[in-house]
Amino acid sequence: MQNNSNGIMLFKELVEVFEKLKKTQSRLEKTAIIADFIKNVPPDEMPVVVTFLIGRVFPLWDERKIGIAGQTIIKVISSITYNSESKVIESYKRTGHLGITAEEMFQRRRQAMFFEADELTVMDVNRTFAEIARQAGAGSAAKKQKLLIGLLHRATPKEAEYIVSLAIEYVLSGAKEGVMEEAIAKAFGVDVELVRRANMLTSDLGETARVAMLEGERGLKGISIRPMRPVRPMLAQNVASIQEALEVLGGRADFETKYDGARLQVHKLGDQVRLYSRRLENLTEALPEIVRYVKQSVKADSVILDCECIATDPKTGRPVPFQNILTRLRRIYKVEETEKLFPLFLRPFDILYVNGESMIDLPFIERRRILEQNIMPVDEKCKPATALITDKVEEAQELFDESIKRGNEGLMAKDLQATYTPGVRGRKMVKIKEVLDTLDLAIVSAEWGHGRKAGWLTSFEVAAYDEENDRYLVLGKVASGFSDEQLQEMTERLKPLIHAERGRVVDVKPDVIVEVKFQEIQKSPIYSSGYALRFPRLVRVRDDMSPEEVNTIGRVLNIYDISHGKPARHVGPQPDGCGDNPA
DNA sequence: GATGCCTGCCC
DNA sequence: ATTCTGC
DNA sequence: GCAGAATGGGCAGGCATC
Repeated sequence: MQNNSNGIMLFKELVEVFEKLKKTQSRLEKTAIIADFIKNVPPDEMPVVVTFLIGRVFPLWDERKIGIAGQTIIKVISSITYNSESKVIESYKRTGHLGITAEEMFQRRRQAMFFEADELTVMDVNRTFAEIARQAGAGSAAKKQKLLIGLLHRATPKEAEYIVSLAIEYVLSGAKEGVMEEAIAKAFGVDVELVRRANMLTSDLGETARVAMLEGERGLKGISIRPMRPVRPMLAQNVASIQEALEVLGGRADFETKYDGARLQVHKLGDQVRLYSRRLENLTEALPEIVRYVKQSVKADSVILDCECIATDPKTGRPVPFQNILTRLRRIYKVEETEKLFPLFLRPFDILYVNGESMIDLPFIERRRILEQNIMPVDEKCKPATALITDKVEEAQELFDESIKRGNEGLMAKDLQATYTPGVRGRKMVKIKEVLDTLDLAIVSAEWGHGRKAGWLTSFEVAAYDEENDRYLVLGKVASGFSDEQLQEMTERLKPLIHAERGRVVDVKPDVIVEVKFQEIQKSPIYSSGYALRFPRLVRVRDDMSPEEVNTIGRVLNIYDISHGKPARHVGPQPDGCGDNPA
């Protein structure tokens, strides 16, 4: 885009499309609406229009961040509409959507002057977002707000709604990448699979649309995987058992340890190495030892590897808590010091590219062979993940048990014939995780929901009972696992129990008990118990239990101790089936 | 210089 | 991450 | 079966504020 051009697409045209999309739930209709619209977008503006239409500010690979989210938006709406922040929060609590709150409050503000000649274009909005992203250093927070306010001053209420929604990437038009891929195919008469493939490889639907428009299928076919350009990793679906994994994968599969680490995509080109996270963040600078290992163990001139980055306690040989790995990932200061505390290892498990050739269309079993040919193990520090190919439940089960015994999460299982499908969470690669523990806990506070769930209490703080001090100690929040119906019931049930309000949060009398399952108990820096549940979700509402029957904090500590290989500190009655499940 | 809020991103 | 919902 | 949406704990960094 030329720097002096405002473009010809008006922002209000985009707003109209969003409004049409919201009116229908049908994917086919959404596809048709978008296809119709993007046919007439000038090629120069296509990347921005398409990026905005899927509710993003910048393409996925783009390292820029807008640095504005809910809290800032509340301030901005307050300042521009002359409402107090608490008024804005009040509206937000009701609408569950800051875009809609902006629209409402713009409606009510004294009518500002709109000049026909000064209508906002899509490129105006894009330029301001880019300018906001550029701000850094002292005073930048205020400057970001000022830029956004400047833009909103030129907006109609409806435009304000979508400027805000876009800024916080909360558009809710039901059209994300899946719909957009189909729309691009429809608009420009190209094969949808080619569009998907181009999007997988570039993570840039805007650019994909431009190519589809200008060069058609030939252009799309010309897009290829290449080192130093990150590709979205293939994702795994959950299955409940080894048996199910084998069924899904055709009776015979590759099983590998599932590590509790971070996904890492390793690119090597000549003597250059670059590391990307699952969301395509560049982590190279944070992980210098991984760069060294890659240089030592990969002889090929150019490769792209799919890996897990893990950490093991040198004394016990067991995996360190994920929290410790997290301290490494995006670190830019004290990198060396932290490396000494938590040195990382690399477990490559797939190969996408080697010496000028794409591997992604080869079957997994071929790629695995090529992977092993290309990795010279550096003792425990860098070696391919162990793999077992079997059609026997018992063999895989044995590997699973061993994985758990060693403190890992379970197993991954892979379809031997599957190609590498970037960005897809399909049933070609599945994960089998450990059977979980559960606790019966009291709800002590709740929070109002957003979007589709506005007007319901949708997130619930849960607590265990501290007998010694006759109080409840919080273990975190639970929101997953509730059906819409359960949420509505829960809202009605909790309303009469509310005894205090703090913004979007209400405190309630501990009277409702829920059974919650989780993967792990971890130390918490914020919750009053000092512990928190990892991946909490509802199993059932315990209508059969009274508040005195919730699990005690002693029980929680016991589960923590046992799962961390320590003797339990607390004795006392331990009902069957809980807390005796070593993780 | 310490602290705390906010944002974005690991799982 | 997990889970639910509707196409 | 899949995409989309709504939600979890916890970390570092950036900035504002004290």
